[in-house]
Amino acid sequence: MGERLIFHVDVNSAFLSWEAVDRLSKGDTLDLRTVPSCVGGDPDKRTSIVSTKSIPAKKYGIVTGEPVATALRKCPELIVVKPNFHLYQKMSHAFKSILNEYTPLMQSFSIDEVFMDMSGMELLHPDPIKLAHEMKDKIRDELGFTVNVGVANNKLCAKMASDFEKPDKVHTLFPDEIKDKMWPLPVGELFGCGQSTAKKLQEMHIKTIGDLALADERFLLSVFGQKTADYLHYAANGIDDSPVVNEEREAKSYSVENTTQDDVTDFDTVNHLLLAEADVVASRLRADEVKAFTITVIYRTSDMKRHSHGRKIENSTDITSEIYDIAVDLMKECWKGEPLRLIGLSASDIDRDGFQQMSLFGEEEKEKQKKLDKALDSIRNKYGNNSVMRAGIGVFRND
DNA sequence: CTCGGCATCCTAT
DNA sequence: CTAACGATAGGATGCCGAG
Repeated sequence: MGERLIFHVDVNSAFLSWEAVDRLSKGDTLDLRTVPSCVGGDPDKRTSIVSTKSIPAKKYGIVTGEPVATALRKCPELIVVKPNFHLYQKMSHAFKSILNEYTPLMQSFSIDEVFMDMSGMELLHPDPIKLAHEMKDKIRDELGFTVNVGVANNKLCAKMASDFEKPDKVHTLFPDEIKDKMWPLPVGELFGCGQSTAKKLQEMHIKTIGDLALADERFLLSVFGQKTADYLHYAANGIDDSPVVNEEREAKSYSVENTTQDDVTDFDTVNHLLLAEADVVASRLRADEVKAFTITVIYRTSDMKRHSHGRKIENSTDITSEIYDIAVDLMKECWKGEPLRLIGLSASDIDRDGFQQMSLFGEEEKEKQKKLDKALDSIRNKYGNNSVMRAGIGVFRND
């Protein structure tokens, strides 16, 4: 196979742009993108953080992930907008639909990012850069928000390129440009090189992506595992063979976690939360017609440390009460009563055969459903009707 | 020694 | 004064005990 042509399309300040477009379309005269603003949680809650910020907000030193309260200290006029995931889904679908007109081989990388395999389109589109401009302009003109497009021979380089100067830009990162455009960047800007890896590399006097590209692989192996060392070496050299795949992968786990308004120290509150969470996880499993073999509880103590404790069970389950019972058990086994700020529940080791088997036994299935309903009812009765409700805490819960 | 299970770490949006 | 701070998911890694 010859050389590929890959695009990475990234919406500029996605959530904020989408809020801005939505408000303008409703007759608002203020464009949020032109003033210090961000999408974030309720500033009065301790858990609220900045999700996406406008470019003017960035100029005040406001960064993604910081508490809204500190952002407001940096810029008291900051406009904080609550997230609206319905809107984002709609906008996401709209821009992906436009891109889909250009190629069937597309991979949704996140709500606002797409990889496109444009290989073999030389006859239809002889100039890839012109094509990239066309796509980005079409999105801007039809939908009202801007994107960056990265053009390269693989996904990694396309992704790195789309991250260059913003907004509303097309950048290329072809093999002969890697030295000039990518190697001078700090290692931490390499996709896949996060805070921890960057820090270790700094300590090894590997400061830029170029330093990393030229580093001895055995040196890397002395600090990182085989896969990480390998990845770092190839990525820094702009090498990536991973294909653009359009099937969305099946979930490998289903999890919920809730950060509480105040630290929790009693089992009663913990159990209520676990029940609400078991209900969320179980119904998501049922919605996808799968079951889970492993249930894990997660908690974060007030010192911000995360802990987890899980167990593999004999028969996979999608039943709220079963998951709840296991979760309570697990929590009893590991939690010594330290104040908790977060409690979560995860179902993994997904079983995709359970439902098929059940449909062979129609009667049994009905029987099971009845039991399930009964179990849920008994729990509801035990704790009152409000207990089987999602915990209403946190900023980014989907509806 | 290898493998499954588990806890934790790391990274991403 | 400092650190403070979400939800969700996938993969890597290291340890431990069983076979």
